Amino acid sequence: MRTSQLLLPTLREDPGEAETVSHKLMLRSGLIRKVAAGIYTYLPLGLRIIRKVEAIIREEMNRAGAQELLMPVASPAELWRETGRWTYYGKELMRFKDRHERDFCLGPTHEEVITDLFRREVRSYRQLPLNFYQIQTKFRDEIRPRFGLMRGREFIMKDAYSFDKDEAGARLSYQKMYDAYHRIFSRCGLTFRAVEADTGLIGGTSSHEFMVLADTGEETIVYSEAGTYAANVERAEVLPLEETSDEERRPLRSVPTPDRRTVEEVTDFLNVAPRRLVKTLLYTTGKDTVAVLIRGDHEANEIKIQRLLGLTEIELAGPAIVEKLTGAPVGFAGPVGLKGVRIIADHAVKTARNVVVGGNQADTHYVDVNWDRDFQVEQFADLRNAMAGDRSPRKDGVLKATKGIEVGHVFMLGTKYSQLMNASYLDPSGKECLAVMGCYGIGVGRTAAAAVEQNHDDKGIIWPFPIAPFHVHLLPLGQSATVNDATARLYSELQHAGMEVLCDDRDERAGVKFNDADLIGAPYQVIVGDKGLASGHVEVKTRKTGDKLKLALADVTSVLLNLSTSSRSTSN
RNA sequence: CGGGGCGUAGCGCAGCCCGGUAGCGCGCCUGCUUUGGGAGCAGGAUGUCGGAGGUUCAAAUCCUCUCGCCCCGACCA
Repeated sequence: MRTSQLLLPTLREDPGEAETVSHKLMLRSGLIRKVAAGIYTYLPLGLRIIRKVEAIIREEMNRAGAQELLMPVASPAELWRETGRWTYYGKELMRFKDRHERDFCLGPTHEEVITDLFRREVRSYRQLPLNFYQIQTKFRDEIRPRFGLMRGREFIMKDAYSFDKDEAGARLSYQKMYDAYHRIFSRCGLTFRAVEADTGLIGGTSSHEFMVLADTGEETIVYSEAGTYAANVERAEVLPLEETSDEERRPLRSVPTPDRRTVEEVTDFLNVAPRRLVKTLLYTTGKDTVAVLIRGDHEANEIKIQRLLGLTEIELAGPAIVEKLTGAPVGFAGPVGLKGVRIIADHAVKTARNVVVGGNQADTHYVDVNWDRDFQVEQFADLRNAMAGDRSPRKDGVLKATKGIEVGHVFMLGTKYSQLMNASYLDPSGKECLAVMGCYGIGVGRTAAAAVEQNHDDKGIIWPFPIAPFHVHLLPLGQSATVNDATARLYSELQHAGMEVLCDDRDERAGVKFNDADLIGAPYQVIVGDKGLASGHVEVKTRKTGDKLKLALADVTSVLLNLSTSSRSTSN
């Protein structure tokens, strides 16, 4: 491809709308352009990258025995009403009506559609197991789209759905996908980690997220140093503290804390560590209110709280409820003397002695509060997010924390959807049985964005070879006949050798071409100039290292083939 | 949805507080010079100042409404 024939609008300056590295670089290098919030056009170069990622996914999915199909973007409300997700999915589900006033939505995921296909077309255990996948545009009306392709509203996703006879079969299907995902992300040149995860809106029994490790990640994961345990913080189990305090229980006192509401304000004011405070969070369950006690330096985990209460939705109580129950404005709730609510607490509250809590009165806190003496708790449980320094649930040391970008997610669904939609098959004895399902997603654009987050420098992107839009960026400097001849020769020779070559045939100065090439990030640059040709050589630059080789024209192709075979399969 | 901020030339921004009829850098067009890391000189084009309404002799600037976008918190590939 020649640059003169390609729409490749590179930007010299950072666009004002972009915050993260990948978002800035993908805009600057002319890969994407925004059409509306969270909705992007893939420009020619960006599409090439998307197609590369898709090709790797296809190969590995096919290799794992999955078959590709393509489901529609729009689906009728009836299917979603069958599983209850027409209401449960909430505002994120983009709904519309057709001309006959029938309800439709844009598919945010396709469990309903595939399960409907399965129940219509599959009858016998002989046909199982099955695994269907598609690579298709999804739409989720995200509350807050951000970071370019990282969290769009419209995005390309590979989603796969497996159907098995039984749990054992489903576990095998799950394992195949788990392994395939490892191969896919390795081949994309990413440093990643599979972690235990929560199942969220999709539902099901267990799941793993594939996290690309990057500081800009939106997720926090914890892992044991020994490497046997890794999980999303919202999922990670927190063991009860083993320590007991032998601190003497001091008498309860009430102290004035004028206008100090947050943990930080109160502990600063009283000059105590946040771990010496217990915060009282009031959650409404729809029917009643529950007080949740969490140590000041810990984060409440609403998923764990919901699970304990057996609910699917809880919400922090508003000021009106808080005032009614505690008799104080938000910021002064406490368990001492609190009436009319159930009180549950995180394990860590049990061992904390002489703590600070809200006074249920404006501008007042209690200090030297002790559980069992000053207040009662209905149940202690694991109700907080894990954090660095916690004991590993596998008892192999202490957890560390890092940020990650979720690029893939595999779920064991069990019979949730097959039951709701009656997706069954006949077993050898003629008995009707529910199919056991799994589902498996990969964000294609997000994977590309994650690759940029992990592979860049201050000049631009450094594409891993397997997903690079072009392998070689050919940079002729000047317009002399010798340069043109050498360029033409290399261009055709490299292409014949199977390399994807972008030739910068623009009438631009050397500096402009160098900078654009570094920005765009092809793994190799070949610089053809009169200066080098005069002594019979051109330069081959490796983008990642900046190393330059002076090579005779005739050697360029073989050397590049050599260099690239080492980077083709391995990461980077 | 709550909190904060921004919409002025293709892009990045200034001007707004304190109304007086729009500017800077980059890019773009022409010419000459230059030509191995975002060239120099000379000349040139480009704006419904996001939209609607209002106040005023006069509005990018003040007021009201509206649309869009970005950032911080609750969702997910």
